[in-house]
Amino acid sequence: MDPVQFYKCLSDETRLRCLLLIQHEQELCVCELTGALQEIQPKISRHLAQLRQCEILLDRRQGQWIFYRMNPELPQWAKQVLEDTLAGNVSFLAENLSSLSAMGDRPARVQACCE
Amino acid sequence: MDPVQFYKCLSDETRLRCLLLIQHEQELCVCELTGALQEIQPKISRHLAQLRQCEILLDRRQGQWIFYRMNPELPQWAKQVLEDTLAGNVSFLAENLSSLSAMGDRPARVQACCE
DNA sequence: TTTACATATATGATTTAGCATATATACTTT
DNA sequence: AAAGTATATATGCTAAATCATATATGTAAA
Repeated sequence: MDPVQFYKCLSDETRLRCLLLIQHEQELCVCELTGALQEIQPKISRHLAQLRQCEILLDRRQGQWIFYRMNPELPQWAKQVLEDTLAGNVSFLAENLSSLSAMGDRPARVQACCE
Repeated sequence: MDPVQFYKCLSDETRLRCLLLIQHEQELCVCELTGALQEIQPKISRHLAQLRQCEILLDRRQGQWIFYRMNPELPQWAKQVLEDTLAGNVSFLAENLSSLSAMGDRPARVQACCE
């Protein structure tokens, strides 16, 4: 993971909020992120695609939803950076977390039995 | 320190190399950074100005030289991020460090007696 | 057919680079 | 000390490149 490429990914407000929300919630689908950030879907999707292409995020389909999560193979320093950033900036996410929990139509996530 | 602004600063190769070199060496002047990165002086100067304006770096004049160092008032999470990044990317700086030590005309830094 | 998501295209905005030049300090000569 | 020269750094300007957004449309699952 080239550090410049990594930081380019964190240097956009939409992407940083998505990343930290996923870091906080383990896994979120596109419509949850759209609701949490109150942005239009193509905008969120496009940024998630970039994070996926850089291998910071992984995605999985579950029915009609696509869930994004951190790539566990991220180098340790990068995981640490995201953890430190989340820990030091909880207030940055406050509004997004409250929008998220206010969403009435979030998908129920099945607990996969054999992960 | 707004995390988006902070990461915008780290998302450029020239700035990231300057920051990590300063993190590694405590303090460097413009001509040392110019030599270490093998870039033209106005390019280095302009990026340093941006890092100074964002209060990531502080500068001090000593004779004809201007030395840049980390701002000790940086929030803890940001300091941690820079430390983690340096620790996880030593090879990223290898060439710069070798150019730096190959510089014959580096300024002698006085040890200020009462710091 | 509706919901969830992705992507192509066009456009506008931001960022970066490079040159030229300005300023401040130091050095040298008179 | 004054004047001229060299060195170190900063910055105004402009062209080029990069990046982000919105709209429209495509695909896949229920």
